[in-house]
Amino acid sequence: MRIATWNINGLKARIDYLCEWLADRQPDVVGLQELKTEDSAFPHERFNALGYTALVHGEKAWNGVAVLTRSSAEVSQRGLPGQEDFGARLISARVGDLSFTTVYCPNGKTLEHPDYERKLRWFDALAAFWRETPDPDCGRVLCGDFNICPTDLDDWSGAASVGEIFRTDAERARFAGLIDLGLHDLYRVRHPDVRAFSWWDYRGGSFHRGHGLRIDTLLGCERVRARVRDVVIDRDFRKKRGELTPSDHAPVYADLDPA
DNA sequence: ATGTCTACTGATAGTAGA
Repeated sequence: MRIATWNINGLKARIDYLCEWLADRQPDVVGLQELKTEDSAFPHERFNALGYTALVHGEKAWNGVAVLTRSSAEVSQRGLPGQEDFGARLISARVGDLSFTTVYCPNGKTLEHPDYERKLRWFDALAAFWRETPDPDCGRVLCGDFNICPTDLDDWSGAASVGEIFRTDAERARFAGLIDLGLHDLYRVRHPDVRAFSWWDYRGGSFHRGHGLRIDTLLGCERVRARVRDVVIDRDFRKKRGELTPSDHAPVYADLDPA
């Protein structure tokens, strides 16, 4: 079973690129972030044609998340409780033998911006939601764009940027708090020492310079961790494909053994 | 470093957000 997460930076602009990736990588379950699309404009038929059903929590212009699945699935949550005013950033679904949640965590903008404090509160609400959701008695996945660099190893500039947005102690404590809830960073399970990135700024040739951050993550509970066969940051799909422009994020996927 | 991309607007270039 192949599960994946990808911030696509605009569904309308990325639909052709996304469909090429689906056809090529054949994931079973995908969490998508930054749809920037109203639900009424969601191109369900494009996904249906490839064998996927989409569960959607979108909004106009900003944010928006979805779960694509090739098996039957049912939404269990749309929106992070108490944080609805901060945008459509969470959707949970029961998909086969998994409880699958994908999130588009707030960016925070700058340390001085009001959104930075709101970001920290949003993570507190996420931890509370995770803690308080009844045990689904199956594997649990929490994946998405966390907009936090968990450690210096996840930042091209290493320790030089500690204290900047995405690398503050307060943000890293929020990410560590999710790990403390029994979640494992699946990429680090397989690749504990690799300096690899999932996001590169469009500006300044960051991708070709290797100036990236690892901010997109698949987290899994112990049951999921035990099934991990491989985890890949799909860097080839951060590249331009003919006339198709990539997202600024690469997809991340994991292959799980059967339960 | 601030070079790009997306989506919005009583749009058709400029702005905001990332």
